[in-house]
Amino acid sequence: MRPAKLTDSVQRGQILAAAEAEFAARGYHKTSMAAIAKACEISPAHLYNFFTGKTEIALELATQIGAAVSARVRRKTARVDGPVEEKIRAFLLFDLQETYSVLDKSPGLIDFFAIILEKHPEIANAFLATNRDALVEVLYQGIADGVLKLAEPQFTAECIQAATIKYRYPQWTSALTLRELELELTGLVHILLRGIMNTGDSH
Amino acid sequence: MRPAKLTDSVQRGQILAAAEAEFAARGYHKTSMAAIAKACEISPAHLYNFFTGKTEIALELATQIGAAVSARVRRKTARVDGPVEEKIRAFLLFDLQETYSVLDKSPGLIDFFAIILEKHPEIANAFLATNRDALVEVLYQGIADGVLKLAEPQFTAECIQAATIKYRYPQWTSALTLRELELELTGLVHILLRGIMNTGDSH
DNA sequence: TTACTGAATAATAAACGTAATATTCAATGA
DNA sequence: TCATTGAATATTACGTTTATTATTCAGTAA
Repeated sequence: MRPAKLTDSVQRGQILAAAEAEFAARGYHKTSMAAIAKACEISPAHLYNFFTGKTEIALELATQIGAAVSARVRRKTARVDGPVEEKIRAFLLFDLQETYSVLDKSPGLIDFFAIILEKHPEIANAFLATNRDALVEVLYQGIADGVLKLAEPQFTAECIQAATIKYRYPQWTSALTLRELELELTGLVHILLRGIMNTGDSH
Repeated sequence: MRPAKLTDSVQRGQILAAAEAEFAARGYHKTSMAAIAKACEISPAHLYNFFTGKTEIALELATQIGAAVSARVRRKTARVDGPVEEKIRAFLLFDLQETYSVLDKSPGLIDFFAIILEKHPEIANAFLATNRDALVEVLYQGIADGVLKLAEPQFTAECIQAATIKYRYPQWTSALTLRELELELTGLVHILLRGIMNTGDSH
């Protein structure tokens, strides 16, 4: 059993940081508990005082990375000033960029996420839910401003996520450059925005 | 070398039909050339007088199934009378239904397509292109009617395909029932239609 | 000549043993 | 007492051998 100690939180963070570096460099399967332990200067056995196993480390790391992406997208979107439609557009573009950059900078992370998401799709669902909440927030803002008219903002957000899911999965995005993806997504967002705006007029 | 004979065409069809039954029942890898040959009452060696190998059979079959789906969707859409927006809506719903039914009725075909599409994505691209052509046709009809205003119908069709790609891949659709998928797609199509229509007003 | 096959060969997948790794736990030292 | 570990055990990945399957081709019968 893991003893609940004050130092736990910092140690868990340390372990997760070490694990992230290893996973990013080598992928999931080629990263050993021994390697993670060594990076933390502890024995492999001691890792089990903080996590129930490799799976828990991976799950918590994936959740953490997902949360960080969501937070960055939300923060960058908040900084956008302009009409609500610009915020939505920015939100979806930022989302693509963040997803792309996370996977692009570390080859191992593609492998890592592929394995995690196959065995634990609930992680992806949790990420999508968090992400959707941020989108719903912006949608409500648009409704308050009178720019959007939506009967069910929650459902609308689900639809928008469904429409843009392509840009979250490397299996499709990897064939295209970020620029090409942005171009296509911009076109799609243009349609989606017209579709949810109160007036049918665009630019 | 394959001898070019009159009988070839019928035999190739026979082989493809037998192969489809085998693949549908057992998936790609567990279907042997011997089994296909047996179903055709010929020797395995004779298969090579009609196809260069197992891969060619699979590719041609996948192409054929894709073309059949496209054709059915196109035909059913043509039968829809009503405003163009109804045709588009119908087109996208039919597409979902056809894709779903093809994969739903034979467990082996999911495996089959997964393998084919991973090694030969050009098959998927060809299918999408054919399918897009049908969509573009409807879009032009809408433009002629004055219902749609689109600068680049081709690009618009690409965007719509990107938005609805989720409904073509079992990895996501398999978790949901056809009814749930239809509901979500209907919501999405509603947005997309408003997005491309000349007037921002919906029903 | 040609559609067709059996037997030979090449490629691929399955089975299996082995090595590496994940996980547990009794023991230790601070 | 409790954070920590070394050594024991259980899993899992890896490489190698074996069996199955794909493919070729010389040959046969119609």
